[in-house]
Amino acid sequence: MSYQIKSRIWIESDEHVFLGEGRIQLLRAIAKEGSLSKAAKSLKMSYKKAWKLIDAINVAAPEPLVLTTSGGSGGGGSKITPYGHKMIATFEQINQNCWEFLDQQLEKHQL
Amino acid sequence: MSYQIKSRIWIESDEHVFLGEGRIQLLRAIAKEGSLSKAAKSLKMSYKKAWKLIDAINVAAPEPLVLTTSGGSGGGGSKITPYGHKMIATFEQINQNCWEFLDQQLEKHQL
DNA sequence: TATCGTTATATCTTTGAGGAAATAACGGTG
DNA sequence: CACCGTTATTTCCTCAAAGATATAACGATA
Repeated sequence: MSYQIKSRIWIESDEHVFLGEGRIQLLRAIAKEGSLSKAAKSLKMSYKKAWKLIDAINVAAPEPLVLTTSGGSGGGGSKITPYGHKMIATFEQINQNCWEFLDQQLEKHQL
Repeated sequence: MSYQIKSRIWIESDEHVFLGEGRIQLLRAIAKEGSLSKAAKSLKMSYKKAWKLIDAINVAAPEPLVLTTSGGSGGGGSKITPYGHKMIATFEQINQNCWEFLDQQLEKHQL
């Protein structure tokens, strides 16, 4: 018999959800693909859902994490800003630390 | 500009969700009310939902957290076992520790 | 100005989670 | 054995979230 402790963390700003695991995953896909539509496709997510997630981030963010351009030679695309990259890295770091902390807690309380 | 980190933790046993915040809240209400139906009412939750939560706990638990009796003088009722009380206390302790840990992380990473 | 692939947005449909309500089962008590 | 309040279970209904689809807007390029 053994238990596992799992967690989801997210960051809020001013009562609006700002970043969670799903959004981080999407941001990473955008960084990799260079476009929102391709990122959505790679995650098997509808474009609409992906766009709404990014829109929600933009509403809550004090400073843009994603820059989008439409039109132009390649049709446009999306890029992650330096601030965005920093937020991705920080979130993943804290998330990782949280998992390790909870594993320690599980041991300590010997369920 | 200030961020908040929030979290939800839960305990799984053998790939089944075992305990989360909602279930803990329900268990506490049962302890207080002595009946599943009253507990559900006090949480403004449907009896069906409450029953399903308890059922899911029973499926995942290695040992009962809730004892139910139907029929009898008062119609029956539900009681939390000592093991159940222990699990409630442990969960809340770990949850509290997790919040504090995340607050520290937020400060450390100065978002 | 026609083309292209992207972002942006509206509309319609589907689907699945949850509530409401009805019913059975239970078992102690008078 | 009738009554009571609870647990246990089924059926039906509703509604909001998610997907599918269609269309417009954008702007560099040739």
